[in-house]
Amino acid sequence: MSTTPPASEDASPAEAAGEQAGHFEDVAFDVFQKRCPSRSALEHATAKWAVLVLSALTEGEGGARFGALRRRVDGVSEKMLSQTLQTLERDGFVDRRVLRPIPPHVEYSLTPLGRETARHLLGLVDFLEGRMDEVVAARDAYDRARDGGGDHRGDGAD
Amino acid sequence: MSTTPPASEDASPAEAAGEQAGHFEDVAFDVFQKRCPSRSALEHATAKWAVLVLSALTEGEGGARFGALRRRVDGVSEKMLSQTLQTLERDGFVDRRVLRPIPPHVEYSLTPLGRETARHLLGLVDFLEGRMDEVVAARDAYDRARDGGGDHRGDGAD
DNA sequence: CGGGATCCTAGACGATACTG
DNA sequence: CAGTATCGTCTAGGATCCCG
Repeated sequence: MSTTPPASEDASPAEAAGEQAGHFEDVAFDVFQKRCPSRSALEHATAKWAVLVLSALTEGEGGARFGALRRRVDGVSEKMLSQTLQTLERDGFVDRRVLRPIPPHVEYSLTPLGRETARHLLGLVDFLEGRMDEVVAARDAYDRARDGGGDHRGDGAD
Repeated sequence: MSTTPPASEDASPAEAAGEQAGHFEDVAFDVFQKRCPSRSALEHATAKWAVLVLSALTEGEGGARFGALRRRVDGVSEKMLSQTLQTLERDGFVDRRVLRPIPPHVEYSLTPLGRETARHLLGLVDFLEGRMDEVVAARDAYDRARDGGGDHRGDGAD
């Protein structure tokens, strides 16, 4: 069972998935495929840890080791980091090269594609950071509107 | 119990979450908060359905109804659409206006912030779509490398 | 028609132990 | 050190019912 990392949305759209989603047989998997394969790449790149890993790899472009990445990304588990790296590598965003098999020495770096993707991502992050005041204001307004207009409880507003 | 839609990562980091994640007391929730609040906005905007909703709202900027959005986004459930719309509205990405209370007539549209965010997102999507050949090639190479080099089983690759 | 409340499953995620 | 396997937990997400 060395074949159980991530990736499950676009590999084999035949009989692999679709049962639990498509209760019928004719509308089965087209719903999840969304009709474009770029969706999966987008989701992989915008995944929770993927953004952080992409950022971390952007900072140190000399090739980072697993442990260094773990330390840099902070709260990521080995499983999630490994999974994220595999997904990103499979999509051609990161390049994994084994420097020495024993003891293990592996370095991860961004491919040109990954670097450009990271640029787009970082651009979005930067944009959002610059507009966070609007977001915070909107959130506050939304919270106040429903806390004072409808029924309110003593909870911490979540 | 009218307060149970989405949003739960950045509101009350006190006792809401952190026990199952932070096994220690000093490294508790800083791991999940990532130290920047823009993370939540980023995750909301890049969420699975959020991208599709943002795209759908970009296409028809005249204000779309719930049912129309459901039809346009395709495989989304009412719950997910409602949840996504609420999250996007709370962050100030979409504007929700009630045209008529009974029978219900609600129209959703993008705010300027939402429109710019959608632009960034669509830019990334467009970029990825243009590079999908690289992605597909990388995926194929990755798949072949592990299918022929390591141990392979008779599963559907999933 | 819009969408909230509820129930349930599948998958995401984290911690740990183990291997080479 | 790099990574996998396994297990347990939590939440995202979907189906359904029902109310305004």
